[in-house]
Amino acid sequence: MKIASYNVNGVNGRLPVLLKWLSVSRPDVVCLQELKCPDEKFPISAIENAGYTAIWHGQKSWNGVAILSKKYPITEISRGLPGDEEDIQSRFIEAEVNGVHVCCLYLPNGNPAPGPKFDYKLEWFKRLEKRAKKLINEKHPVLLAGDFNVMPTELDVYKPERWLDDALFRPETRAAFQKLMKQGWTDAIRALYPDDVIYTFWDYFRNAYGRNAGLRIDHFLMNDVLTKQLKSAGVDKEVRGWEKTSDHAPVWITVSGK
DNA sequence: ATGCCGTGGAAACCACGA
Repeated sequence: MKIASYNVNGVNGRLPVLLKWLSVSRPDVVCLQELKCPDEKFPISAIENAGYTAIWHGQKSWNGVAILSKKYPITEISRGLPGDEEDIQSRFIEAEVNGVHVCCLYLPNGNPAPGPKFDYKLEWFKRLEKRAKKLINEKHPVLLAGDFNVMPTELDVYKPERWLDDALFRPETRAAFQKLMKQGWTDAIRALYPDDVIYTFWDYFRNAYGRNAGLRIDHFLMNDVLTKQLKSAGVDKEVRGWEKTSDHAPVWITVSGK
């Protein structure tokens, strides 16, 4: 079973690239972030024509998350991260797919920091910790997948010294990520490649992709049941080099089972 | 050190991203 995560940066503007990548990579399950469209404008027909079913949680202009599945039915569990009735940003959706509890998330960017956006990021992190704590000890496989907007360590940034004050790398942000990990989650990429430089994002400008000036901010966090099933993981880096592409590349894992 | 690029939406610029 292959599960992927892809921040598309606009699902409609990215549709040709998304469909091409789906046809090449053929993941069984996909978590999408940054749909940037309201629910009624989600391109469900094109996605169904590509052989996938989907659930989505959209929002006009910003954010938006979705879960796609090729052959397994998707049973939605909930949408929206619990803990703040006034938070209307579409950044979280969870579902059961082929026995795996999948949480698709788009954690806030948080810049500029300090400031209200950074406060919102840290608050969102706290709410995620609370939700994750309820899921970590479930008897079945659980996966937190998506764009965390966090580089966990210096290995995950092309020039760490330049990112120290950035909301994606500030000490508070890394501490929040570490606190979440301490619940018992396993970072799939780091479990398989503890010392490799692996990026999932490259800026559009300054030829960041050409210079490999990247960041690793899209992650798969697995509970112990799922970790025991982990077979492989990788980044479809070449997709970042395609025409009209997202600034993120798709990331994926494969796990044993049906 | 820096939205230099890109997307979406409203209105021919702005918000936002990381």
